[in-house]
Amino acid sequence: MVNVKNNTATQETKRKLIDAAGEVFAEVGYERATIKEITDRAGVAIAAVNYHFSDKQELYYQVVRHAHEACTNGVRSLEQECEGCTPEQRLRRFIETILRQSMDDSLPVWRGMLLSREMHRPTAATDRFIEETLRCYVTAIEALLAELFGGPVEREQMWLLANSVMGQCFIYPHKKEILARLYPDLAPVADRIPLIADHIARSTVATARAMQEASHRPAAPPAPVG
Amino acid sequence: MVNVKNNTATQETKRKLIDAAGEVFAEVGYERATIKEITDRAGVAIAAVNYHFSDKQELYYQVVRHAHEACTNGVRSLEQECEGCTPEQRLRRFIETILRQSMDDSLPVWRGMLLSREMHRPTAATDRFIEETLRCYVTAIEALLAELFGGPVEREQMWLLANSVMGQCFIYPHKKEILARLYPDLAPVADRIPLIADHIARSTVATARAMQEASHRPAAPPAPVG
Amino acid sequence: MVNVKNNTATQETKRKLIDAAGEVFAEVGYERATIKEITDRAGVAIAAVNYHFSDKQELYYQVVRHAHEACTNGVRSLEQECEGCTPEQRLRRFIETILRQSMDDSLPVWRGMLLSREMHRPTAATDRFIEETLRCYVTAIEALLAELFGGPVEREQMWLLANSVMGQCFIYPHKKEILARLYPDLAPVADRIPLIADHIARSTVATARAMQEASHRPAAPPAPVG
Amino acid sequence: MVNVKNNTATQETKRKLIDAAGEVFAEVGYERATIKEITDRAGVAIAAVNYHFSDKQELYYQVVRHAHEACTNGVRSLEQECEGCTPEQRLRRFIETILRQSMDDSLPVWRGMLLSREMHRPTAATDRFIEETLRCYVTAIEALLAELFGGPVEREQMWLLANSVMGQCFIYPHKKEILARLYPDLAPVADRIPLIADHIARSTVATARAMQEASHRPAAPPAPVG
DNA sequence: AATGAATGAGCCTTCATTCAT
DNA sequence: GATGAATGAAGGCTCATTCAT
Repeated sequence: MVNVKNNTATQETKRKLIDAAGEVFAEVGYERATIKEITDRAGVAIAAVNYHFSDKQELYYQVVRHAHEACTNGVRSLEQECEGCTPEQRLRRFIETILRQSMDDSLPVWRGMLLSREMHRPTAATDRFIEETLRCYVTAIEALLAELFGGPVEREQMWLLANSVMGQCFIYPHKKEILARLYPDLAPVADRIPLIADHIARSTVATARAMQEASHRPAAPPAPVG
Repeated sequence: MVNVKNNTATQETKRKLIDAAGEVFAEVGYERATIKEITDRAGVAIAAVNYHFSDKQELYYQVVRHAHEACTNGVRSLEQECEGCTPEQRLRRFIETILRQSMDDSLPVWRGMLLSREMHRPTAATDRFIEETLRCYVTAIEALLAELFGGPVEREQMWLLANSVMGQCFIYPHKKEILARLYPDLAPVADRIPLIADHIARSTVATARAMQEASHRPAAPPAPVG
Repeated sequence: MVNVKNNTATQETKRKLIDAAGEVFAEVGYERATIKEITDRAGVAIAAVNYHFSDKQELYYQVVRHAHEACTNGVRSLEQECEGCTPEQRLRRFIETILRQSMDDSLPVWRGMLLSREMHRPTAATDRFIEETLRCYVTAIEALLAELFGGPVEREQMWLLANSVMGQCFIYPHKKEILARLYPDLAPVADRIPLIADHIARSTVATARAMQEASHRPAAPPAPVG
Repeated sequence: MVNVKNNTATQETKRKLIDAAGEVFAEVGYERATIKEITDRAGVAIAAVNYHFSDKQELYYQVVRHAHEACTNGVRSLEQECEGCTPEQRLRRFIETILRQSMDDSLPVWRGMLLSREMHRPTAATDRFIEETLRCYVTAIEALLAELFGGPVEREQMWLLANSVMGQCFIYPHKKEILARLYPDLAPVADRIPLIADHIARSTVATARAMQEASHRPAAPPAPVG
């Protein structure tokens, strides 16, 4: 029982540290975050970080790991929810999920911010998680696009389409502050998530369809735009 | 002549410092960058930073300022070049310019990387520049879209389209390393800039046209995708 | 007991630092004093200053505070000792105490030196303490002079007398080295403290008496000396 | 003529430097004074200090030298002025001169402040000047006291009296700020120089007379005060 | 298990001084 | 004669980490 109790206490302290660290890392980044600030917010001693985690790096690793798992879990549970829907509907739902995961204030605020930081420039210790997170997204997108096409898609076209989807999605959370400055009358973005998801989904479907048609008429490729 | 020479020498040292600082800041970010590393690369004494600029912050400010000016100048000169082209051509050229400015290896490598960092999370000292840089892009994009539409565009639709263009463009430079990991067979991206520009331009034009049509047939709005 | 022990250890280190800092500050002044010299003398790590005090300024503040308290405590305990004595005796004892506090080698040497520095030009952070220290002296002197007069004294006369007492006292500690150079045969001054106290007390009493008489014969003021 | 002109220019620059340095040294002390601040106030290049004087120390030396000479010259010219006066009158004039030299605002402000700093703790480079300055004062005082006594004075008594005079004088300039705090209603002191000089002179004469009488009646020494 | 005390490495900055012109 | 550019030495401070308890 002592072990159980201690374990519980330990887990509690670790959780408090991860939450506090998540906030601080998200707010000021890895370098500017100080262990003192984190332990102060968590209400524990400064030596607790080195005690429960081995060092600052490892704490950061665990924090990113938590955010990563929350995101991939979100995508997997979405796949189950949408089993009966059309490909177009599933694409739209998926896009909306990405947007919500990184901007919805009902989720822990720091999660999206932190992954935003990390996606932009992953740390050596965390790039695997980040890669996995994005790969989780990409795999889902590719599956959806394959369904849209109704058959195999050429790799380069898949690449272009997937990048376009992710690019259009991530600009909203990852350049949040700048967008708010450029279009102050259209902030906050979180309120327009359905509108955005609709736009991206439509555009993607239309572009995919156009690609499909073009590839079926190889004899007469459309003239380049520029 | 003495003044001229001295000025030249001063400018020379300042330039060496800005170049070296640009590299280092781009590589490891503001916090991890040390003045010693910068002055070592520039081949000057460590106190030179304090002499020519007042402190690390101001050096950083000047570095971002330089990158900012190079980018906005690039956009402006592009506008002159494309005076006789169709809107579609100009859009494609513009997209290609954004992509080249941030990925082309013939330009100072650090410029794109640094602005990438900054756009993601602008520093207090630099947010004005970053905002201006992006506003320069946005203004150009909006003008092109207005031409495409052949008339005024509703603000929210303009916002969605402009964000889509920027999102699709910036994902390539700003998530460069992650994309290389997700699609190792399609790296390096720099070699595919024309292809990407073509894709984004087509997609944008098609989406814009679709919007235009939809707004002309308000009686029968297309059913939502999802 | 753990807390008690830790507290003791902390207090011990702080005390060592304050003692070492007192010496160094007294010897070379605030600016020339280096934290390294202080921590070396105290036998602790250089970062200990920042840990126990926040910075060099705060350490200095605490050092001055200690010296201040020792001095004011000395004056207060003296007042209790001399309860039954005549005003003349008490004035003499008081003067001797001032002299001893700043020159007696049996007290921590740096205390007098440090206050000497501070009295000459108080730091922004310490002028309150210095003012209090001197005010403690002045209040005691004024009380003694009022007793000597046997009634209220005109403020300007009180001012002249108190300044004269303090001036005659402080010249010995505050211009110690120069006096040693001017009168090498009469050094060290510490051995002559009783003689000096006797001289200053006599002179003060005589001057006070003369003032008193003069004010009782306002009709025939004594001709100015010069 | 070129040499003459150059010499004149050189002297002019040196003078500007000494004046500016005097101000700065007086305001913030040797350590906190920076060469840049001095050369900025003097309106010359930063390298001028090392060019005209060899280093900061030497500049300081010259500044103190100037102040020293001004003071000793003042005492010497006073001696000539007062040739026909009584010893009492000359003592009073002398005291007034000391007070004016260190507090009168019509003189270069920094002179008194700087010597005040130096007297309190002479620098290795300047203690000779300071000693000379004070010795100049002491010699004059001793001569005046000898006249007052009308014959030779025992060395220890001379020491006590001279110290008392100097102590009473120097407390006003050297503890100026603190006195202003302790007696805010009696500031500024400069306006009360005649009153102070009168008080010190009277007190000194009276004390000297008392000493004289005591030494003439060795059979019945006065009982100690305390 | 958990903590407060203490540390060492490293960074930014200041400043007197030098050197080429 | 005089200067602006440039430097090297040194200091204060921060911070992650360790250790005794």
